[in-house]
Amino acid sequence: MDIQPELCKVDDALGILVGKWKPIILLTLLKEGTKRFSDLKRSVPGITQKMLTNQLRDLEDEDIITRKVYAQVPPKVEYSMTEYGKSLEPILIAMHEWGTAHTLHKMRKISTQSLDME
Amino acid sequence: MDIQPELCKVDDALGILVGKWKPIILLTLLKEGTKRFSDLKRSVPGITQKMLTNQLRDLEDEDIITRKVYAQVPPKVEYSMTEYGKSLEPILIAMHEWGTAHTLHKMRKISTQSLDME
DNA sequence: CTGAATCCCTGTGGATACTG
DNA sequence: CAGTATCCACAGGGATTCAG
Repeated sequence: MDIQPELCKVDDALGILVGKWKPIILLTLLKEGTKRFSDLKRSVPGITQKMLTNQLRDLEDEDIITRKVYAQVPPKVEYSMTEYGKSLEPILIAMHEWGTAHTLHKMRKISTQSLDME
Repeated sequence: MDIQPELCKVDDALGILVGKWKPIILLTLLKEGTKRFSDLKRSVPGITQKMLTNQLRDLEDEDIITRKVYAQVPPKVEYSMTEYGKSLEPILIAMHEWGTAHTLHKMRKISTQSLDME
């Protein structure tokens, strides 16, 4: 692997994943498949309509997810991962596992500091 | 893997990696090993002293890198990955490779759009 | 050489209200 | 139901200057 600072491709991948709600949205779609807007909103506690729309648009623009609109009343819009988007799954899982381990790491660090103070 | 929105560990991993210069700093240290401040600055074109210091502090606080100060004049400070920090390498490489592929993906998309317009 | 301190600008995210 | 449209607050990042 070549590491040329000028063309760090890690940033491109990060650009897709970064966003306060993107990881959980992606994990939800990966795990539960196609979901409509309101279901997605329920699956992501605390998110506002505006933010859900924003994050979905970003992901759609990058071809990570697809948006299917049903011409009916009331409106129905479904979101799902693209085949291309699914290629992110290994990275998301790796980060989820690393993050889980990191939480334990921090807890050990804190308890060690407590001992140092005694 | 369980996906509980309330405790999305992907965000913990992202929190470490996110920062305009962190990926390239980490890749540099992983590839070239221990480096001193001024060398690191040269390895990351365009970064300011303030930002380099900031990003290094962040990574140090998370135990990803270590900082070794030599008591001498002029000052000499060396940075290197911790063993723990090295556990991030697979993720960084995966993101680098995904990012490289994504760049090609976007180029294909653009050329397709050009055809559509003709 | 390494780094702290300051000021400033921008983007991201959030609260809220409105609409087909 | 599935969005838009505003307005606003805050943190990240950058230019510059000072210091041990």
